[in-house]
Amino acid sequence: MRRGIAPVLGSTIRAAEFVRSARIKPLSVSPSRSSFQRRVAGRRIEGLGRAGKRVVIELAGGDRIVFEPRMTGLVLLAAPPSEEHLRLRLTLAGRAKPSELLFWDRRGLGTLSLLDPAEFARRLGPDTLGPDALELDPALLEARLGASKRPIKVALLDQRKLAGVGNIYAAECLHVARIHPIRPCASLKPAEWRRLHAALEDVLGEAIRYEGSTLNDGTYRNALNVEGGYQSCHRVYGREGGACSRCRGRGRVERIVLGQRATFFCGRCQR
DNA sequence: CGTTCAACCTGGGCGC
DNA sequence: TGCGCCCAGGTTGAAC
Repeated sequence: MRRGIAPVLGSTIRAAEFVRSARIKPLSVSPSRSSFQRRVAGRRIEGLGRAGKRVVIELAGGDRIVFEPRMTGLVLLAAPPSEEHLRLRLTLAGRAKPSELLFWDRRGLGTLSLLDPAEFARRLGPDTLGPDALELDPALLEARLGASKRPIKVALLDQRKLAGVGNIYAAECLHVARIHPIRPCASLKPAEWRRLHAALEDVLGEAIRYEGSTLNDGTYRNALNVEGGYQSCHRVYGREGGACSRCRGRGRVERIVLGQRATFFCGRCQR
């Protein structure tokens, strides 16, 4: 998402418009819609970043816009999948640049905030967000998760321990690392932490190159409203009952619920 | 401290 | 066709 909106770097925000449609609940904005509009108008976009699963727009003066897409939110430079679920339009100034940046969200669980540097450090600091999943080494991964008795799958999704891993990629990484999702973190051996670290890098890196996973509901799109491609690479996620690709049919993909989330794995090659 | 669970929303897919 | 149910890339806060 962050890379997709790279073209807006250097543009100036003319105005923020909260788009509302009947029947659809309005976007949740912090601290308030009016102060958001007042504080972003006329500001230049000086940086684009990411904090775990959030997209961050750094403005001149130090304020940061934080998009939290949750399940169905999209940050777009192109026309959205539907007009009805469009939530925010940032009108941009600057030649040969996109003229607007949109936030679209079908379910409406996503949030938008504008944070000054102190608020940003407090709200998205180390107390709420662990080290990024792409900036680890095996020792740090074990140090963050290793003492816990929780199932490794549940711990991988805990953003305070490790930032950036969601439900699909937790399942995929554990399959690649051949680790059963229910295993207590504390039971993992050094070789398994190394495999899990490698799997995080490989799976997340590949998923980024494929621009994400567009599931059957078709929701996820990149900034140009184009579907991702990584869903065709999924080894276990959403493949309940299918043959495990590593076992060549000797193992079947199983689905259980762990920490209230669907969890897919091969019971034969994940131990 | 850790686990569990409801809640926040909308819509797609399925069985009947 | 309509209805009820289950499901969904997530996070928070209350209750145990």
